[in-house]
Amino acid sequence: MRTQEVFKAISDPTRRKVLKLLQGGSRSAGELAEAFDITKGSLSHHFNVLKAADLVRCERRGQQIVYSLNTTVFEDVAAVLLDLFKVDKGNGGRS
Amino acid sequence: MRTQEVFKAISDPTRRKVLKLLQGGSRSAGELAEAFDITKGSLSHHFNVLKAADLVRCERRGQQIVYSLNTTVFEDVAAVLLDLFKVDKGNGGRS
DNA sequence: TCGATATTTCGATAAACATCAAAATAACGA
DNA sequence: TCGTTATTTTGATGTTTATCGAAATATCGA
Repeated sequence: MRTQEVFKAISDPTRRKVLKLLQGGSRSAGELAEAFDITKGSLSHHFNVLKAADLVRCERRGQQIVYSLNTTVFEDVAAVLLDLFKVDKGNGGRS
Repeated sequence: MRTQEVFKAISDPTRRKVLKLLQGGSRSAGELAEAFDITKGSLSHHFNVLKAADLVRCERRGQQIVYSLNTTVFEDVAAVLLDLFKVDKGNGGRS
């Protein structure tokens, strides 16, 4: 997994909102854009970030491009977090 | 929870490494610094980011400042992620 | 093929960020 | 109080990021 890309992607509120919207099912770029006050160009940039993190997939449907959630990354993110917060017992821990 | 701060903090490899080191127990700023090739000033900046995200706590012990993991944020992060990836069924989902 | 629609890419700009070196702060021990 | 050690803060610099408007690309329907 692209750990850095994934967390950076998730850290942005706009992109989290995109993910939330996609929870309700696939949406075209235009449909998604209605929910935001930024230009479609800016939003397209966010789509690219989400794609680079493999958090969303996209497919062309006629004139539109339809985005959908890629839920398979979830397990990977969860694993990283678990590893990041589990407290190690029994080795060189000092305090 | 400071969602944005937390994910931004976690997205940086240096800061993830700090968290990993703190899994083994509390460490002073100097001890932590040994594990990195950047200046202590830069590292101090990273500590500030981690503190702002409430991912670590620090306490002065004599001349040293000792950092430790704040594991309580873990639940909050997990909740956000769960919410972000759970697929909603039964409403206006189209595709 | 042409015009309309949907989306992305490009070029520019301003804000945020990581980094360094150096100065400032804090605590200790003689 | 002075010098030393530990750490943070400051000021400067280069890089990345979010954003816009405009141009480019792709598809459709007539």
